[in-house]
Amino acid sequence: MATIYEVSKLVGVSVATVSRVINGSTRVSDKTRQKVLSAMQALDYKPNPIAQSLATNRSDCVGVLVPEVHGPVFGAMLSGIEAELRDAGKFTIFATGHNLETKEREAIRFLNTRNCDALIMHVEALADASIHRQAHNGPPILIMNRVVSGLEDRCISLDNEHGGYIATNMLLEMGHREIAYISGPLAWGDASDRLAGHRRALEEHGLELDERLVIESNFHEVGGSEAMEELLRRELPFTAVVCANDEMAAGAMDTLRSRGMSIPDEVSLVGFDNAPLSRYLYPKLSTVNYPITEMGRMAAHWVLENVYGQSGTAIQHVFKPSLVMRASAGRSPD
Amino acid sequence: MATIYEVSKLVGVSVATVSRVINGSTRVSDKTRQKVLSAMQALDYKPNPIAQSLATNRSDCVGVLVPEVHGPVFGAMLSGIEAELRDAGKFTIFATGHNLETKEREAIRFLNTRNCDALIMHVEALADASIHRQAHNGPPILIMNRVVSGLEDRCISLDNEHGGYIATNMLLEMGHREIAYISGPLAWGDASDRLAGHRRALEEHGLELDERLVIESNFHEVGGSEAMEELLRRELPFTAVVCANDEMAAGAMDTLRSRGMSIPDEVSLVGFDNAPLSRYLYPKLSTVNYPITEMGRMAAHWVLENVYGQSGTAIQHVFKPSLVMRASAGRSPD
DNA sequence: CGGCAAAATGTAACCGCTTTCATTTCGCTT
DNA sequence: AAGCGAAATGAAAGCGGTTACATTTTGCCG
Repeated sequence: MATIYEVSKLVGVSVATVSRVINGSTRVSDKTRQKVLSAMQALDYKPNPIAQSLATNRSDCVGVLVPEVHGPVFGAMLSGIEAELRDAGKFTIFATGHNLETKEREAIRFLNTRNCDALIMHVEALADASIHRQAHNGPPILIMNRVVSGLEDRCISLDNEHGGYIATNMLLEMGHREIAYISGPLAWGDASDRLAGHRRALEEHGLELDERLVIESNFHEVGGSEAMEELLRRELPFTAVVCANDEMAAGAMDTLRSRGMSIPDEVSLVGFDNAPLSRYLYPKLSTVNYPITEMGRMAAHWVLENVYGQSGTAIQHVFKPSLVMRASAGRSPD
Repeated sequence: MATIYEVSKLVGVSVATVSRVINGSTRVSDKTRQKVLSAMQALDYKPNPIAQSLATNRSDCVGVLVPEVHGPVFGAMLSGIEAELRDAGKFTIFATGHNLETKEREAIRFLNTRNCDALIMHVEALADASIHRQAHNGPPILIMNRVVSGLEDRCISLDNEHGGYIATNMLLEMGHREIAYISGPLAWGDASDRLAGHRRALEEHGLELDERLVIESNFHEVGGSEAMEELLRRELPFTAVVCANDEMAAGAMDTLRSRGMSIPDEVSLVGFDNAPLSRYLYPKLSTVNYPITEMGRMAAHWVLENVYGQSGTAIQHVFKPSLVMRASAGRSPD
């Protein structure tokens, strides 16, 4: 690989001049610029990014920390981030945290050693305090899908309360009055916000949340299955169920079907996330769209603007979910 | 951030000595090693990986090129690669090629500029010749899910022929005799190999492949849907359909159901990939398992051994798919 | 205790680029 | 033609490590 020295020698100028034309910053006379450019071409010269990093103290790398790479949500998020950064010539380097505090901490340390210019992270286990610490020491960070107080301008999140609201509201407008709810772990903000939205929708329709129709589960398919079984065991009447994510809805659907109950004729079902699987279920799942790819793009935008100084569009910190109507929800049978 | 100089000053040794204890290579007396280590601790010193890269001409980065990040197959592959590399302290940096030649080429160039120590890539559009060229010029490369002749020891792939064989074979053993086949684009090796396996299974049972029962589609859901419609339009009898991937099977299932045909009572269905969606379909899809996560791990292993000189397990270049029996395939109604 | 090989450590060049500051060149003005 | 400020260019010191080679220490022997 040719170096900047060889280029400078070929042209007969100093490396400083070559560096100047590479970076296009300071003034170089047109004549020399042309000579340098053609020499670079002739030698097939490419600046060594490692050397540039060392000299400039920038790595052009953005670290991304996600719980998992596969799975619907984070894959889509990564996808949005990568697309945007790539267009800007920045590198995406990622690590997984598996929602375990030790792993998340370790992953951050790992990414830190790479001198990332910024970190985009979705962390669940890490406490706010740790995030604050990280925000003040390391490179700029951006937090996805979570609002850390005091760092609101560093967060990109979904209005989960609104999501829960529109899901239940839709069912109410379809005439349902007895609506069960299968929640995620209420210790997690997104789960409790979604439930809060559910409650608000009920209240706006003059109904009170019946705690016995709420089951706290774990966001997983089998959890949804078991929650639905528990719900049926309680023998309370309900004509619709809101699930706090699509996976649990899939499990719930399975249970209902194995009991021979028809969806949506006997029970309407609504999920949350609009994960790919929601389209494959039968009947296709009505759900709340989580614009995670866009949110990933937005995160990348933030980094490009705030770290690399590119000017761009305004940053949207809170995204509104929207309803996706499919076959699993219908009018109340009553 | 503390530098190696500060460490050396604190201990009162030269930077060379500090470097030696960092790299653990040459001999350093136990006493000084201890002193250096505790100084590093005291200063919270971490070697700057950029500087190390510049000096050693290694980046500790492995580039991964996939068509897409999201989606079942590549997410899982990335996941396997990352897990393995991460354990070894190597960084995974990825780019997407979208199965377009220009994009793939561009992505490789992009990753090359990062001085990756190795490239792991799944490319579909790039011709063998280009891959050969890349293999001889750039960093070591590993090719996933494809066999490039002359570079067999650089490929990790699935025995697609065997996969096609076991899928059809299973149906034959269940008594099916008229088996339709929805294929992927036959220009792609994996699609044609799967079909070849299908043909072999038929022949081993004394049956000949009826070309009219084979539809070439595109590996997408709607393609599967349309292929199934075309199949029904031909009005040839069949009691089972093999789909060359799960997505097309999902589409085919949709079409069958909308025609009121029962699965598996009237028509048995088998997919390929064992993608997550196969479990969410109703009825759950029988399919052929594609051990893509393991294959990703194996790719990472190869890199660790051949690029970073770690000794490890033997490299398996060709993986055997296996059958996953679920509800969508049953005995022939005849 | 002198001598010597092996072990430990130090010196300094180098990796390829950026950037400050000094120097040269250029185009004008007087 | 001298003088001058601005523009263009060059020299050299980093950035933070690694490593070949030189030098010093060490341990051990007779």
